[in-house]
Amino acid sequence: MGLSISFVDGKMEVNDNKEKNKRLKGKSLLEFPENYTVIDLETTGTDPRYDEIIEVACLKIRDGVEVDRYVSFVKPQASIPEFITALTGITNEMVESAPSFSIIADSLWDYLEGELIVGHNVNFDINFLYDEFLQKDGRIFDNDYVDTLRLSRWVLRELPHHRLTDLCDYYDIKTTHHRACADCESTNLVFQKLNKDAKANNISFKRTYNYKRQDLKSIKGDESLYNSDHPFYGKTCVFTGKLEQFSRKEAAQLVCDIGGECGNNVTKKTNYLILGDFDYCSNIHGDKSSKLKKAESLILAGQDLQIISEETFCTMLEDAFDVPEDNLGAEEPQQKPIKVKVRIKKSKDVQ
DNA sequence: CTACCTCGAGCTCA
DNA sequence: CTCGAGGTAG
Repeated sequence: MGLSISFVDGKMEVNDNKEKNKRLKGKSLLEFPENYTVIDLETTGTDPRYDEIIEVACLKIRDGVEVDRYVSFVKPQASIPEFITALTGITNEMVESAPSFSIIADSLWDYLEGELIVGHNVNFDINFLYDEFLQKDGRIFDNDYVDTLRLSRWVLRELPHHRLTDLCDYYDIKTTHHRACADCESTNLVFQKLNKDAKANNISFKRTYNYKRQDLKSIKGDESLYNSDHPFYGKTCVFTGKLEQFSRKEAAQLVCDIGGECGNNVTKKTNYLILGDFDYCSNIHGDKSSKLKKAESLILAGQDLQIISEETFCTMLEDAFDVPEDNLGAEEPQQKPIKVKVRIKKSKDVQ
């Protein structure tokens, strides 16, 4: 049980199993299949390591319609906590004569074998099943799956919450919550509604990573605030690392309001490189970001370029938007809403 | 420009 | 678990 050897892209990888306790699950897919099985579990809690399954439900769907279902209570080893009974309505008496998981394991495995799994926050259910099947007889439950929680965050981006109850409200689905079978049915309805909405709105699930990065270069300043005496005026600033005092976009806006410009990368045009934190980024080989290294070489080549800390940057901004003397000591000078000292909460510019 | 990595924030499951 | 931000390479 010491080592496992695998081949990835033709390269051999040797892993000790120390941190290799990861579940070898199937893939999480962003698509709307015609054939699938919806699953939902009720359990005695949220932690697969300590909690147990008390009810399981599966709906088998072919060409969009239910053709079969599998529903059963499961008898846990420990008794059901009171708050779970309050939440689900499932009592110890109800599971008293039910089969334990090991009794239903084989038939449930057969029922799910080869099925594409659909569920809401389905990783939760899959993790429980994964651990149970593994413990019972070492089988790896690695079916691919579709998570309606994940889907809904793409399709209904504007919704503040994406809990199953929220989606049922949104789609006007009347149901009982927190029972395995009812939750399967509502999850299936939600899934089909999401499918319709995704098609109607032409939602694309293309993996987008972060291709569309913020373009600081296109930010325009407020010309009435321009300050032609300021060192940033007419100069180009570039940021690297994570800023403490503001987001990059906010900082860039301030630079542009002075009459400067911002760039996304260090180039021949760059005059200032503002250094944030990038310690946390283990992508960086050595201790300098590529922007910093490039800036240093440009300086050696004689370019008019200064590397400044965020602190220096803040001080220079304060000089630009200098506060009138009589406002010193006052704490609500809201005429100039420039807060370089105050930590600005990472604002979601989402709606 | 395309592709992949990593961290932290935020959320959902019973 | 997933995503977005910011970093990497080529």
